[in-house]
Amino acid sequence: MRRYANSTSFKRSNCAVACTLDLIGDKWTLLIIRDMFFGKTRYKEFQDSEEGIPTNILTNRLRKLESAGLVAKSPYQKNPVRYEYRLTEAGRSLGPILKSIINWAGEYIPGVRRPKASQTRTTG
Amino acid sequence: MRRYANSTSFKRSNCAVACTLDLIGDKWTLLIIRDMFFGKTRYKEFQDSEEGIPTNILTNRLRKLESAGLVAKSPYQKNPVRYEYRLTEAGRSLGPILKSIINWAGEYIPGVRRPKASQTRTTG
DNA sequence: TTTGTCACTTGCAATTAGCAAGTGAGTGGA
DNA sequence: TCCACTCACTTGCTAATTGCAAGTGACAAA
Repeated sequence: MRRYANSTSFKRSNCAVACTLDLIGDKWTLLIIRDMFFGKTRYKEFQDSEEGIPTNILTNRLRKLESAGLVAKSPYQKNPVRYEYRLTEAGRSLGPILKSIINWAGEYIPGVRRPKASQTRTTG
Repeated sequence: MRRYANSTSFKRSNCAVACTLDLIGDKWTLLIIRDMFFGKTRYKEFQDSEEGIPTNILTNRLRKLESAGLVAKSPYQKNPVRYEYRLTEAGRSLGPILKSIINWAGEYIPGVRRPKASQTRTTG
């Protein structure tokens, strides 16, 4: 088992919370991860999610996630080469975070739609 | 028990994950909440945390958290009036999210310092 | 009177986000 | 062959947010 989630990004401190936020603490990243948990793998699928992520941000976040080791891409066709994006083990292990968020929202945000319990989907 | 975490903020969707991110999904908010979990209550204490939050952002986030019902402020002195900030029940119930983040980081980010298990501190 | 603390505000530059439009490789159809 | 269309991006440009430094006002202590 490789332990990572590394690199390029500057660390504000060594605190577990701060480090995690440096990786996934923004408006969009966790939504992409949510989509992956629920079976989406392709650029277009992420783009089509109802929140409407801008394409430049989607591209940027997929690369950050890849270089952090949370997501891996592999070609699903050639001519032209197209990639699908899937959670790595480190990425999948974010499941409990997602789950606790969904639970919290279900309790404290009125009228929220909770996705049907996190399913750990990895190989289509 | 009041259920809230409402208001002013625009909602991108009704998804539990998206709604929660609209509330606490940025670089700083969860660090303030972390600090509160570990006993900090005053502006200066948050400001002194090692990540070095800018003061305008701290003020802004405290207000957002207050208006979302996650934090309540009360005066701890007069002349001049100074307030302390504490988690409400809704705020305290973010504990499991914080905990799952700390656990994940402990597993997947090397060299991370995990704060000693989340203690639910409310009244000094 | 001066110095210092606390909890902010304000100003402004730098970074990031967000929208629209464009691009290039390919497919399918007339 | 030409045209339209898809997918996965890029690019350009504006708007919004961040982050740093400095300033402010109420007060206490020296």
